[in-house]
Amino acid sequence: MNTHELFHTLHQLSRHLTNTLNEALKPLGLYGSQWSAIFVLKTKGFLTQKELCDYLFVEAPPMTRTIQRLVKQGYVRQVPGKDKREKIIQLTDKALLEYPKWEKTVFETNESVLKNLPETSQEELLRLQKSWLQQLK
Amino acid sequence: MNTHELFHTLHQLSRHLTNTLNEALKPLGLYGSQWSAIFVLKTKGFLTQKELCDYLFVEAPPMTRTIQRLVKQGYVRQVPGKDKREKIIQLTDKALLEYPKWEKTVFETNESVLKNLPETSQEELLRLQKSWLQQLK
DNA sequence: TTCAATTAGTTACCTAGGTAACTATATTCC
DNA sequence: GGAATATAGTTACCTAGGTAACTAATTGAA
Repeated sequence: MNTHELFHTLHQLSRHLTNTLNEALKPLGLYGSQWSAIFVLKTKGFLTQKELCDYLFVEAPPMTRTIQRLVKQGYVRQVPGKDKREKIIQLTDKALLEYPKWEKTVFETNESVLKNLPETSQEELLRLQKSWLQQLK
Repeated sequence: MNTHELFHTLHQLSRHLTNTLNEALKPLGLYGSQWSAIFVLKTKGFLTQKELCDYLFVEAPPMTRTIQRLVKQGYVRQVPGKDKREKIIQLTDKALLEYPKWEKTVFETNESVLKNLPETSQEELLRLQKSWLQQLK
C-alpha cells in the first residue's frame, strides 16, 4: 500500500476544499472557521466554548479567536454560565437572520465541488473516513 | 447526501494526521512541510522551487519559507539555474545521510495510524480521493 | 475548612498555507 | 533594439490551528 500517496492526496483535498469554501464565504464576510462554529451553534442551540471545542476537535485558543471575531461582528453572544469560568455561546438574531443565506452559499459550494463525484462514491468515501477517524480516537 | 459531514470528517482526518506526523518528526528536528519537500527532492533528484510548488500544489511563499529553513539546517542547497530567476534545489549529503532514519519514522507513523484500517479500505479510499482530486483540477 | 489540584478561558508565540505587492530576469512584439 | 508583458522568487501580512504559560473559578482531600 502506498501510504505516502494516501496521506498526500488527503492533505491536498482538504486544502483545496478549505480554500474553495473560504473563497465562497469571502463576499459574505465570513471565514470557514467561523462558519463551522456557526453551523454547530445553529444545530445545537447554545454551547459553552469548551463544548464547541470538543465538538469540533479544536483546541481552546483558536476557538477563542474565532468566537471573539464573531462577537465583534455581532453574530454571537457570550453569556456567563452558572459555573463562572464558563462562557455560554449563542447566535444573535442578526446571525439567525443571515443564516439561510450563509447555508445556501455553503451548500451550493459543497455541491459544486462534488458534482462530478458519483453519489455512491460520496457515500463510500464518507463511510471510510468515519470508520478511519473512529479508529484514531 | 450529507455533504457537511463529508467535509467535516475529511478536515478532521487531515488535521489529525498532520498533527501525528509533526509529533513524530519533532525529535528529528523536522516539520511535516519540510518532510514533504524532502520526500519529493529524494525521489526526483533536483527541482526548481517552482517545480516543487507545482508538484506539491503549494504557493510560492510558503515554499520559500520551508526551503530557507532547510537551507539553514544544512539539508538543502540552492543553485542558480541557467535562467537566473530560478533556484535549483537539491538535497545535501547531510540530508541523504539522515534520510533513511526520516523515512523509517514517517513510514512507521503512517503504518501506526492505518493499522486498524483494512488494506482494502485503504486502497478504496486512495482510489476515491484520487478520483475526486482529479475532477477538481 | 482550607489548601492543593483541576478546569475554562485567554494570551503569546509557533508552523502551515493563502493573497498582494514587490524585485529581478526572460520573453514577446512592435 | 527597446518597451511591454510574463515569470521566479521574496517580503509582508492574513487566517487556521497547535503548545506553553498564565488567570480565575471550582472541586477534592487532609
